[in-house]
Amino acid sequence: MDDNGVEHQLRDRGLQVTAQRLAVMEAVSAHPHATAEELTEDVRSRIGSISKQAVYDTLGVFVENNLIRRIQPSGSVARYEDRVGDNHHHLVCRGCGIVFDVDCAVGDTPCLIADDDHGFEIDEAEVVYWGRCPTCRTG
Amino acid sequence: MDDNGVEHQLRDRGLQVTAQRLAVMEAVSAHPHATAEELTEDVRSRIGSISKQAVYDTLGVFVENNLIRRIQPSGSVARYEDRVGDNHHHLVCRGCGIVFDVDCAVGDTPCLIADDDHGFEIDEAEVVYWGRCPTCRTG
DNA sequence: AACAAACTCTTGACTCAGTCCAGAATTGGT
DNA sequence: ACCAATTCTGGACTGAGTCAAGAGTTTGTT
Repeated sequence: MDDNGVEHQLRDRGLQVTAQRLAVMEAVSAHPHATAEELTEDVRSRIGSISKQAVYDTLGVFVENNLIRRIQPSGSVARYEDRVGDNHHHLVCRGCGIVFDVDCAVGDTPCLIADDDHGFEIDEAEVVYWGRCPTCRTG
Repeated sequence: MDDNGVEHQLRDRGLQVTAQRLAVMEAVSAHPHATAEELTEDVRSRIGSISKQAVYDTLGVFVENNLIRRIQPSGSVARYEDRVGDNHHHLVCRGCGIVFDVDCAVGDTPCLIADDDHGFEIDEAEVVYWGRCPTCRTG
């Protein structure tokens, strides 16, 4: 996803294009599953400085506009990724917390319909696989 | 799950039986998906007083010993439930955050094997259905 | 029943992700 | 270039959850 693409995506949605926003998007693309703090570090290395607040605001705007996705496995802080619109899930290590993307084995939209929907209008089924990564298994 | 059952379960695992622990377990049974704070309130109404710390410790011990389960949907604080050992999942409202239990439509262990396990030893596939509850849809 | 060892609970300070606010700066349409 | 709308900064604040050390309970043994 190059900068021109991002710029276009922002304008399409009526959002202003700023150096901070471009840098945040670059950071998310460069570090899938990074935390807000890690992204702040990365953005600072790109454009010198940015406030914590601007990063949170920007991430919030991007999530609202479906440009990025926010995930938050139990016991972890929020993480962000730029893969949106596809049906992928996450594999989380109980030891070190590292996150991998996985595609579900049983097709495009696994389990999208629950047995009893309680009258809900369901729009997403999020799957998290829990386990131990090779490193933590041997450690 | 009566108190004798709980007492037995604790002793079986080499855990001491205390009024606080029994009360915490009762509270979790009485309020599935409650937060630590809500549980603290409930426990206080049962045994008069308990420290925040004792509640967190107790919940932690119970989770470690598989007596209760801790869930934490994105954007929510941790919640606890006493349904363990079965294969049920959760339906969360994006509006008010209310949580319902659901059984998965496609069988006992949906999607338990990911396409690419990255060498992980996977022990659980957690599914969260996101949507809007009837109240929040009309509101 | 009494003892000692092990475990559990209380209190209070602390951490850290995330939010709130108000004023300053930047952006984009005219 | 100008101005209204939007965005960014800096700092104070919130609230869930953790840490630590001493006091209090529980339990197995006598």
